[in-house]
Amino acid sequence: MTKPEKKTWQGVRAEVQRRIRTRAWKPGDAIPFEADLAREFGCARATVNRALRDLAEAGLLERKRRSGTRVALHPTGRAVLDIPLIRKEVEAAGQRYDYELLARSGSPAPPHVAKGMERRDAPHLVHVVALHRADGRPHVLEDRWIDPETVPDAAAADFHAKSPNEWLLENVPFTRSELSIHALSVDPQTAELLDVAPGAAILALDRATWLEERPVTFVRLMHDTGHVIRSSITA
Amino acid sequence: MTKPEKKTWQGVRAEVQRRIRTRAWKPGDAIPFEADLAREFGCARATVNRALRDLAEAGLLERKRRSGTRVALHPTGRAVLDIPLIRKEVEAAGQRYDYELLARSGSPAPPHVAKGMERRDAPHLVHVVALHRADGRPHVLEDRWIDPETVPDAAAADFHAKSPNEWLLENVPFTRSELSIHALSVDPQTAELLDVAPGAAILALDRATWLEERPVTFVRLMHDTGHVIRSSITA
DNA sequence: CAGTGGTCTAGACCACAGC
DNA sequence: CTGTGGTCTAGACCACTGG
Repeated sequence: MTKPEKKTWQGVRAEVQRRIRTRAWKPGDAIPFEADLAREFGCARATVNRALRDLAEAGLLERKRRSGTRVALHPTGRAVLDIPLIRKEVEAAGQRYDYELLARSGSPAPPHVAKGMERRDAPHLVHVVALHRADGRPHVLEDRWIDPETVPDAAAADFHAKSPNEWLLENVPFTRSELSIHALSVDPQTAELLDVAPGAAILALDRATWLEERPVTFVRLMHDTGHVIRSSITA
Repeated sequence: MTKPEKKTWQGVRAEVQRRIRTRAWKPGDAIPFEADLAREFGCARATVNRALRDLAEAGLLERKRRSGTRVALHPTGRAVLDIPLIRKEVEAAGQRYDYELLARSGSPAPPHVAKGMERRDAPHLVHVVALHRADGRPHVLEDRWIDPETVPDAAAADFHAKSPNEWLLENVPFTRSELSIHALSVDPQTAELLDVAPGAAILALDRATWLEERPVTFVRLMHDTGHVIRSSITA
């Protein structure tokens, strides 16, 4: 190989990336061992390790003990989505944020909620519906269900002042969370709340969270038509 | 603090996470310096560094030179989406994969393509339309545009044997890629190809990629109704 | 059971942001 | 200028896995 590098782990990563990009190392190929690369680059093995680990996390390399490191056959792209507070998201876009509590009650979990929380029964949950606005226009309809057994404080929380979105994030820790993204045709009732045409296609984000094995909350965020989730892909 | 840990970086991370979760260290608080934690845990500073760096990447901590490390105010969740080959995705679901090239031509980029590729003109591109099936049923409609100036081989590529999705991934490296996810009401023509009701809500993924500053390709993947993108959130 | 990546250590120097 | 995180080194041991 023709091009050594600076002895920083970013330098090593850049050089390895270059060799993959220029096909000096082809998909499926085994690349030299850490120790050999360290010698070639004139740096410590730990430095090479750091660089290769980073590329493996990005999906460009596949590493196995004993058998060594290979260039990934299909560089499976990985997109990282930031899931900010809705308020922050709106403010970051330079728009005026506005929030309104629409309903609050208690009721048994409907099927899609029970399923999202991985429960086969239909537990009694706190149900909160809230609307987030951007520059006065409906932006996100938050349909949230909270398990009062895991979050007893939810009954007393003042969701007029702070959205459940924000209140939960600040007051209830969680250990696991599942996200699913899908497209929905809005039903007439939701359409009116969001001020969109009935039957329009909207983006819905379902998110369920747990604290250890105890369910915390399930929320469906229904976005205004035309909403787009953006991300750059690390590769 | 009451609970030291194993001297592995995962052990340190677990303990720090526990202190955050139990609110021993509250959001916004500064936590002890690396050197102090290393002494407390009886391990090397590098080990503490590894653990704290990991938590910072996950968004739980905010680190600054000189001023130290703080617990993040709003643990902004981060979802990692894997973007696999469509073929792999179908096969992973245990379904039979099937692929058909529907059309291939050359034409000027329509507005949404030019915009996605960050161009103000309407360059002449290779246009390929292909259908991916799962168990015989339409799964994804691939509407792809390739810049022949960046990818001269595209003209000669055999898209009957391999989908452009797969061919590009194996033959053309890229350095940057942007993803956007949105919901669409399918137009009648697309509805017929996907075998869904006209006007149904579907999930569309737009992806543009570049090699250095040169545009490579833009693709819109239109999914079958009911398709869901899933991910677990690291926090 | 041997080889390769995964990790820990103790020490050192550097870069950058507050003071 | 000083202190804190960021990184590098050289060496060591461990864990997993493929032959």
